[in-house]
Amino acid sequence: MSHPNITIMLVDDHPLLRKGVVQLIELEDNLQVVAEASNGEEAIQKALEFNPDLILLDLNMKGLNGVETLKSIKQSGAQSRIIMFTVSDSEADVLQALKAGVDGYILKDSEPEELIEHINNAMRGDLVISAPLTQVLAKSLRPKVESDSILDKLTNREQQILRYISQGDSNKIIARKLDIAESTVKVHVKNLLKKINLRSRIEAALFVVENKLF
Amino acid sequence: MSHPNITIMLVDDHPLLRKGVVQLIELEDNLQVVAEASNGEEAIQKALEFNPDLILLDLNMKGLNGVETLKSIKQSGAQSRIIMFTVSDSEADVLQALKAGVDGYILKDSEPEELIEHINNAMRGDLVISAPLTQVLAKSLRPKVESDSILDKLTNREQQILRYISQGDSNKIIARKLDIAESTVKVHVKNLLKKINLRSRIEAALFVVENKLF
DNA sequence: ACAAATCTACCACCTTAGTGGTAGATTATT
DNA sequence: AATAATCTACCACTAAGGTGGTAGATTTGT
Repeated sequence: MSHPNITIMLVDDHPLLRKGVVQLIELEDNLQVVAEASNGEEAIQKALEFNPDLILLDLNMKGLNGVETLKSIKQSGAQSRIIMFTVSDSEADVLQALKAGVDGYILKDSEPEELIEHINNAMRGDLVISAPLTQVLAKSLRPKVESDSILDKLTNREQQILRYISQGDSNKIIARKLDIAESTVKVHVKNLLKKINLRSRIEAALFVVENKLF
Repeated sequence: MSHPNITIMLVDDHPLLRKGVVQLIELEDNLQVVAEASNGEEAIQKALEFNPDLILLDLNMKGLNGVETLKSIKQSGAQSRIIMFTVSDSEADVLQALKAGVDGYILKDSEPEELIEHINNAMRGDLVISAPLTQVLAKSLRPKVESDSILDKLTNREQQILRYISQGDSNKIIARKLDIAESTVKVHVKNLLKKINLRSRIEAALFVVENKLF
C-alpha cells in the first residue's frame, strides 16, 4: 500500500517525544526517519542536507517557531512536504500555519495509527488535518455575529452601496450601476461611513470582507 | 445526560429517509421529533408553528433549497438551532451554509451515534461539523498557489507598501510608518498597481485579502 | 568595475474621495 | 393627514489618490 519508502525528518525540541515518534514510524516498512532536529535553525539546515520527503515540525519551539521555520524551509527551495505536529488547537496557530502553506496540521494527541495514516495521505498530495480541528476551521469561516447589527444600522440603499464598495467599485461606477447621480452616491457613502464609524471606503471594504458581511 | 427533551423538526423531501431518522432519534430518551416537512416552504411555516429546539435541514430539495430555507427561518425570528443534514461535501455548499449562519453541517453518511452526539453538542451551543469536512474547510482557508508568483513580481518595498494598503492605511500614514516622503510612497503604489494590473488601492487591498497574500 | 534594478524624492496635473450644506420627492409610520 | 426617514440631487471645497516625468543615491548581479 501507499508510497514506497518515505524519508522523514522530525523537528521537535523534546528528545523523548522524538524518540517515541521515531519508534512508531520505524515500525512501518515504508517510513524511515532520516534526520532529526531540535530547533528551527537546525531544521532549515538539515532540510537542505537530507532533502526528506516529509518533515514533521513542532510549532512551539525555542528560537525560531514552527511557522517561521516552515517559511524558511519553503523559501530555501526544499521540496519536502511539511506537516505541523503540535499540541496547539488554537485558531490563530492553525490559521497561521495554513496561510503559511503547510501540507498538514496534526495534533500530538492523535492515535498512532492516525498519524501513520495522515503521513501516507499527505504523501499522496492530500492536505491532512486532524479531525478535531473541524470546529476551529468552521468558526473562522463564519461571519461574526456582532457585525449583523452594524448592517442593521444602514438603510437598504447604503447596504447596497457598501456591497459595491467592497467589490472595489468607484463612486462613478456605482452611480452608473444604480442609475443615480454620482453626487447621490457620495451622500450615501458619507452617511454609511459615519454610521459604521470608518474613515474611508477602503476601511469599509476591508471591514466587509473581514466580517464576511455579504 | 445532556439536554432534557429536545424537540426536533426534520426537513427532507425523501419520506423514507425521514422515517429512518425519526426511528433513530426516537430511540433516544431526550430527543423527540415534533414535526416533519418535505420542502422549504413547509419548513418555514412549521418552524414558526412548532418552534422546535432544533431543525435538521436537507440541502438539496426541490423548490427552496436548504440555504434559502435556512435564511428564511432565521429571518422569521425562530429561535431553533439549524443543522444542515446532507450528502454534499462540496466546498461551495459547506461555505455557503456556514456564511448563512448554520449551527452545524452533518453528512448523511455519518454513523447513527455520531448524529445523535452532534445533535446533543449542537444544543450545548457548539458549532458541529462532520469530521470528514476538515479538509474541505482547510483548503478554503489556504492561499491560492498562483498568487505567490504575483508577489514575486514586486520588490520588497512594494510588497511592504501593499501590505499597508491592505490594512487600510493612506499614503500619508504609510510614509510616516516607513519614514519616507509621501511622494515616494506614491511612486511605489503607482508601480505596484501597474505590475499587478489593478486600477486602485482598493482593488489591491481586496486582492490581498481574497488571496490571503500575507 | 559596470550595468541594471531598486529606492528615494520632487514636480505638475488630473481624477477620485470625502465633508458640509441645502432641498425636493418618495416612502413608512403613526 | 402629518411626521419622520429615506432617497434623490446639486454645490463648493478640501483631502487623497493616481499618472507621467526627471533624477540622484544605493544595492545587486555579473
